[in-house]
Amino acid sequence: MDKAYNSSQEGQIYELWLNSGAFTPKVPADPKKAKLKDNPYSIILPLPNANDPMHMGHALFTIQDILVRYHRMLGQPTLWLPGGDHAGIETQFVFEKKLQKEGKSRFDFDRQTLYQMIWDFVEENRKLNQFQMKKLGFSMDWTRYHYSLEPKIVDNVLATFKKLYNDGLVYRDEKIVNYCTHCGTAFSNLEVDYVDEIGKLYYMKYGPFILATTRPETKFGDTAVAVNPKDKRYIKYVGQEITIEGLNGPFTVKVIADDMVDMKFGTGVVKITPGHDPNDFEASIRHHLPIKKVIGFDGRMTELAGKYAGLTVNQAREKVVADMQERGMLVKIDDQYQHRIGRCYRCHHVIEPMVAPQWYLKIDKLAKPATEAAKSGQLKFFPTRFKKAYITWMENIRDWNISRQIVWGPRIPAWYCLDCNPDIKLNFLDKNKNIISDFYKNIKNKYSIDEINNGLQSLVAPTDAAFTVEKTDHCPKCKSKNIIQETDTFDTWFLSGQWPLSTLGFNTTDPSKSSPDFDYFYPTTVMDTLWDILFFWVARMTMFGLYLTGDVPFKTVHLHSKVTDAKGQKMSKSKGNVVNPLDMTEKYGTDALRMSLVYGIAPASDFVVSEDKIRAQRNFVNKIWNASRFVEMLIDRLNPSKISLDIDKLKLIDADKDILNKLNKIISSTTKNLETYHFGQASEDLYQFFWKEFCDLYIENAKDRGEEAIPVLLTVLITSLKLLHPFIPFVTEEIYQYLIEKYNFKKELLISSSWPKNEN
RNA sequence: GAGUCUAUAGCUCAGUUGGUUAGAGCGCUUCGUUGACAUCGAAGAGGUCAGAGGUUCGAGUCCUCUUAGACUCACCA
Repeated sequence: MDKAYNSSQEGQIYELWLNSGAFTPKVPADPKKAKLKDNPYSIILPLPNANDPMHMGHALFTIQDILVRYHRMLGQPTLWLPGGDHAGIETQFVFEKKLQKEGKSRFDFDRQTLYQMIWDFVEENRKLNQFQMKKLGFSMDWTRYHYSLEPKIVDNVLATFKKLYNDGLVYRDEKIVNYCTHCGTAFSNLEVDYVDEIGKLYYMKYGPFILATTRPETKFGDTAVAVNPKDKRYIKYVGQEITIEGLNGPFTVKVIADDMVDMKFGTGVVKITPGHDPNDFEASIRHHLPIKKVIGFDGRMTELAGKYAGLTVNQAREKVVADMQERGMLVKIDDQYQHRIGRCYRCHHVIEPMVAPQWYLKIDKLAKPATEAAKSGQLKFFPTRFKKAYITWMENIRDWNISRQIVWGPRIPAWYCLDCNPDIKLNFLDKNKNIISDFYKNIKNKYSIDEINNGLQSLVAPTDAAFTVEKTDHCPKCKSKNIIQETDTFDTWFLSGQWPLSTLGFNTTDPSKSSPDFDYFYPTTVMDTLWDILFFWVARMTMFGLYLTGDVPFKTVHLHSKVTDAKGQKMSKSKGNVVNPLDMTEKYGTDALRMSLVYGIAPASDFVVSEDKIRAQRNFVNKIWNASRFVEMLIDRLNPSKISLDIDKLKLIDADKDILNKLNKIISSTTKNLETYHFGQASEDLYQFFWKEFCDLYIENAKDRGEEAIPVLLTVLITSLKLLHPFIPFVTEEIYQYLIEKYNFKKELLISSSWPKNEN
């Protein structure tokens, strides 16, 4: 054996495992029946973005590898199913940044071309991600790898949409949504980051009132002004139409009374802009107010803003304020006003509340069973505190906007007849690559359907537009062949929410035709993921799982901790504080990195990755190597006639009994800790046992003994290797193979060996 | 506004159901080792376990309050 452990052999060991078939469980002929007897263990990997290079968060998949390796050693048929996500908006965002560097934008391309470009971009990076997961030693079944845009996966997702539609759970509506004018798409509530910012609160004259607003530029969209019904100051105005002096000339609004108004805030008067404020939108429904859109999807003021049309929101605000000041309409400005601004979680531009037609999923029927599953314990949480968060969220859930106005992702399978829906607005590049943006009725005689389809960027269909969810080449009603597919794509989570089903081969259209994998492994055993996608993903998977199969997609949700940098900040590419795990494996070996990610970590608490810690674990890995080397040297020196693992209990001295006793204890505690997800404790105990008890005490003592010590030495060593294998698979396997070879033991891989049992 | 979490050695953190002198890594001090160990070993300094009160034979561990910080959710102009 070499003087020190050399981690450069890891690749070969991985090949050894891979070629042995240990990663690929076999599914028996009668999976449903065999399942009860076999007790299969399965984990679906939280699919990383296919184009995303590895970061420490991915390295935490180590937790899953520990679980999987442990259960495999217990003899359970074990599946860890890997995958890659096309990651809708995330990927398109990254790609658009790349385009920007080249001086281009998404508007230079039709959607098919853009889609193909992004596809190629992702393909380049997808292999890298897989390579990196192999580097970290993850014992995933690569034969079952899935990519979220595989035709089979997508088809099933579309089938789910159809089923939801047929069950009456899909509808289109024009409500106020969180719209990012920079990304050009609407988002769900979860995708908006609210940031405390210091802004300005403008007090302006407004008919007989003075009112405070942060958004003077939206006054062109005002359709009412509201006061509190209990406010004696203003009660006399309620119900009146009042005339407001406007920058584009006078206009009238209605005075309404509504509890939403806080008498103590500002002057107790609020202007109501239903088109650009969620509260005002709600109020407009209560009071039947008209909606005026003064900001367009491009982030610029519309014609309704009169002379301000065409300005960006910020430009318009500046100009409006200046003009009002000039005309004495501004009373005062509070420039230290602290409020919360919604920002796009991707690009961090300000989110504009906008009224836009979107596709929605009625969520009540899906959420109810998903809530019940958590309450009844059918779905378990670890740590348990997340159960409460999950239930609270589920009980307050709202209908889900599943449409996104981006190209990167499966298009919603709905087809419109243009001749039946002449008010559909089309945005496309004509054959000369000029952008055309107009209603179909205005251009129907100028462009062929082929030209429109070929250059298509997006369409906006009124909410009452007729559509069909079956693909067709002619309209069933008017027989027109001018058919166009919805350009909205699905929210990424709509697809990944079905991931456990799709990857295991569940067939939505005909569940009886689902694959044997599904019958054998569903519901999966554990879903281990970062807690910050509990709502985004875990909740959605649970809803889809129960809706489609009647069963939860996983029995236990294990939420793990977040890796932070030295300042306690979450590592992210945008912050530039990412520590590359692959650099660490190069420097210290994969085992050292893996061990440092779980050693002494409390369940689901944040922790800091430091190089010191990784170095310390590298020393531990090396200690194991050298202890093994020393055991070998001791045995060589004694030159015994026969090497055996059989312990003769009659010949044991106190030191032997002591170490065997402690070995039994560590077997029990490690097993228990792994069963209860106490990886930190398990790894720490093993570290202490091996270093202190075995190396410092027992081996030191064995230096002066004869060959009768050999069986105990080897037994404790090999058992330790087994216990440590889930945590540090490479060094343990390498030593194990060396020992087998040298002492002619039965040939087997440690990965496939059996988990130690307490002998007492 | 509602909820959750954290507060333990100089630093980063363990301490699962309350039970003997509170632990690890790194750092620090002294000594010893260069034929297992990128060193390793032995010994050691260092903590009123945020503060106050309570339950208990016994609390870092359970309860209440206080203080400080982090996060999640929520429609405040």
